[in-house]
Amino acid sequence: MSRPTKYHDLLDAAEIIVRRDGSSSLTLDAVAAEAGVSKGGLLYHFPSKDALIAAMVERMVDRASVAHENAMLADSAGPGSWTRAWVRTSVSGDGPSVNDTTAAGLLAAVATHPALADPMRARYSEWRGKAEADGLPGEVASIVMLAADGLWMADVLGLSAPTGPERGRIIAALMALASPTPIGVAATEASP
Amino acid sequence: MSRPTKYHDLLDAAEIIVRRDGSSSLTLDAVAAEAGVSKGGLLYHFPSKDALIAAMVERMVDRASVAHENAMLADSAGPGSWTRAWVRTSVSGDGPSVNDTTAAGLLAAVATHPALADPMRARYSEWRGKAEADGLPGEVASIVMLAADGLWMADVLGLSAPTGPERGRIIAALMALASPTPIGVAATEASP
DNA sequence: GGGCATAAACCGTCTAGCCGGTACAGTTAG
DNA sequence: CTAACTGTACCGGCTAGACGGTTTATGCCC
Repeated sequence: MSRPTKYHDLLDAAEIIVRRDGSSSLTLDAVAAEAGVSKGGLLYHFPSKDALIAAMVERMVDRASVAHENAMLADSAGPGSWTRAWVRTSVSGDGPSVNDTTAAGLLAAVATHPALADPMRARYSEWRGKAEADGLPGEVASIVMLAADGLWMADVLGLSAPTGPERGRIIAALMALASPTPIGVAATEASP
Repeated sequence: MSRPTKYHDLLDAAEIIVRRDGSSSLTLDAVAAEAGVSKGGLLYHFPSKDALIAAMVERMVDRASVAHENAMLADSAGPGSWTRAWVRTSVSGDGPSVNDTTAAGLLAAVATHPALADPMRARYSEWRGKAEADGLPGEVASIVMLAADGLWMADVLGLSAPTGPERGRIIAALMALASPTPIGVAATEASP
């Protein structure tokens, strides 16, 4: 897992390039230069460009898993806890942040050889199952998860996602929706 | 608007390539071949690759606008009508369809030169404003719109978006949420 | 602890091929 | 006559990847 090498520096560099210049600027030379490593050094760790992108996807998925697990530990258990942790890990309160850099792997994979994103697909499928089994009524969990994903996507694609107070209100509303006794969401002063 | 030429055939071909092979396979030769047009013919319409991608983005945005306007005509006016139309135009009932091919322009733009997606950014910003002013309480409109976007994104990126009955239930729940008197969504037996 | 083998980690250069774009002389259809 | 192409030939630059060489860290034997 933890390698004492330039391995992660190279992945960081690749993410930066994708975010800054677009995935078509993701060349081996560019990554090596950005990481301050020679091209040979890069190819030592990743024998091909596909291998580099596969590693980007892998690290992205692993990080998301770990972040989500941590978020669940920091929350009470019970219905909706999985979904609330999803909201907290996939979107930040203030706007684009770590998460969209993380998405660079996915973008690069979709751009070059779509099959490279398969690990992400598999994991996302699991996640969707977890959401549905989160103990929330009806399709609430799915909707909250999808809304968080929509926000994340807008960040990633650079679309004008809500920022500032409006963003905060949306996230709060999502968290409330994913709570056993939803409060703070208009038109839901629950009956009993 | 409607040109009696290979103009749209070329854009269609470009979309197909992006969807099937990823945006890094979007080369001038490939587009010309896919459209059954010579390279010279392609460059007759689009003097550069950037021009091609810009046209893809433009057509995508225009189509989305038209589709949304039509969807609004087919719905009753009043609060939530804009948001409901958004749901109906951005996601289809059965799974990936026309809409994700349409997104090819956006993916290609983000991959090559992110600024090419600016027209989409501008329009999306407008759309978000319309949603917020749709007369729905609190953040309901934003959440419904974002959830629809999340679904759309999952289709576009090939992530395992919900399909079949589950997808239908989610869409129905979104439509209900975006209706003045929400029904069918658990925990929302609204009070007067 | 000093010398040494070994391998991991990394460097710098080379090349074959592809890609965007140019140029231009023709051809077809209305 | 013109717009909308076809077809081919070409070029300069970029790109993935190969390859051989070099440094650095580690272990290990005596």
